[in-house]
Amino acid sequence: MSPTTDPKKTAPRFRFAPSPTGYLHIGGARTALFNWLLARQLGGSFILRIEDTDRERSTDESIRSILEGMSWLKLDADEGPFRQTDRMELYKSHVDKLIAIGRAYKCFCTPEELEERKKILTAKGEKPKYDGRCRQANQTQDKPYCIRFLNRDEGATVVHDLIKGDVTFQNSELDDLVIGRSGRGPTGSGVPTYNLCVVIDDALMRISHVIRGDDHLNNTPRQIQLYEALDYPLPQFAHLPMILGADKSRLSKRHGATSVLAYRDMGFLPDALINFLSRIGWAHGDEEIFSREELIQKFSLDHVGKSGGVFNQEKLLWLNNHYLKNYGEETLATLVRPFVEKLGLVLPEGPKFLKAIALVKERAKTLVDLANDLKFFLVDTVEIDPEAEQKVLTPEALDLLREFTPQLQAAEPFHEATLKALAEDLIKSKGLKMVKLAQPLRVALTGTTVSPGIFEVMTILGKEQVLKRLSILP
RNA sequence: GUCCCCAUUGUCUAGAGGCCUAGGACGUCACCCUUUCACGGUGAAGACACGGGUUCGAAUCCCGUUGGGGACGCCA
Repeated sequence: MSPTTDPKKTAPRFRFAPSPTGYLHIGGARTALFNWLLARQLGGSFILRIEDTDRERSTDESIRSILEGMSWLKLDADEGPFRQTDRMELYKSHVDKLIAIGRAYKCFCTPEELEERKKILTAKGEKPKYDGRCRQANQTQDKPYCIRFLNRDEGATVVHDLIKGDVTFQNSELDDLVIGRSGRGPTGSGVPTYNLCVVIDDALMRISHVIRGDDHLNNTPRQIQLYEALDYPLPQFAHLPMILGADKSRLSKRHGATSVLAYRDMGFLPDALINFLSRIGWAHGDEEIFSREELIQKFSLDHVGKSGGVFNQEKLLWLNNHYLKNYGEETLATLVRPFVEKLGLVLPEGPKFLKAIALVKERAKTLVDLANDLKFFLVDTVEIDPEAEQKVLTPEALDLLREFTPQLQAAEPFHEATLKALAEDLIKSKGLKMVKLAQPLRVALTGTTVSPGIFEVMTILGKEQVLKRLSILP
């Protein structure tokens, strides 16, 4: 089954519904991506909804950071961001309705009582679910209470999942969800919970496809019961396999950075991250490189696998280098500039620096690398790495450099081919290998043993800088 | 523990019963290129978790076992 077979035949509607209790997570970003891709592919809509009913933990800072992450990845929403806290009246009226039709009731159990009963059930080796005792309780007690949804516990609920297939749950396994948080008002505190809000919002926002992480699969049968109680049509469900850490457990902080913005700050390109994320759980034959346009064209839920996938940063680095190499110098100059500034340096405009970027981009895996590799082009005096100095700038090497310097002084034009020819003549006359001259030059001019081709470097540095850097050697 | 999901090299994956002597990519290793490091090129090692079925034929379908993961919140 694919979304194109949507029986409603209207434009499909997708959504991403993060909770603002932290930054945009890598896993969330992939969920958002898959939804966005399908919306773009099918001419549908992509809706962003902030699920902030947990007022204790939701923060505006998180919302800002999620939006920033989305916009950095260029996952633009057609509608929203909506906030659930702006829609409280809506949820309240639904709770009222559920109570009125006998599908919701007040539960007076205290957290302590609940905890106690759970312990007993666990000890007996049973599933620690709510026993439904307040279904029969006097509904007019003067005690704080929460609202629970009355689950039908006979029969079974089948989730027709676009990825997992049909998944059957015995209704007796499901317990009565809390849909309204506790308090003393007419509907407890009047603050609804996630399981109620998702259903109402997805229904009212006419979401046709609910695509989310498979950690939600267990919630789905209960949500289906809510849809049915409310007499709302069911969306299609698709539960994506999780992104895993190296130990195969769900990706979390202890596995390393999980914030999308952290990857931005580490110098990854949004295109590379998008490409990488798309390939966890999805494939299109043997292809590895996908532009956004190709993803929109080729992505399909039919080729999303069922098993979790490990986040492999090595591969991300490889992809990032691939994109870096293929980006134009002007683009890279703009992208790398903030990273250069973080080093306390300035990347000026001009063809000279574009050439420098062209030289170093091949070997950089991130924009941080790129900025570092550019460093020696941007400083007036290089700091020579002591280890490199000791190893390469031997007395013999210094002699050789001293001998070469006047030739450089006279070199005309000061260009790669000329410089290389001069170097070749010199080493040939000495019966040496090029490395004997190239490495001392490299260390003297760049401060390290690693750089692009040294004659290209010299060309960009220019005669004046080259001679200056050579002149301050011992 | 209970329920649910999952199972191809270290990792991401291709695989829709014969096209599989299991393909690609990352990583690893070797060699080539070479002024260093990368890039690039060539090559190598490396997987169908196990056991039963079904079938002329199974990585592919079914059952079981084992292993892993997720859920079991007045979080989402």
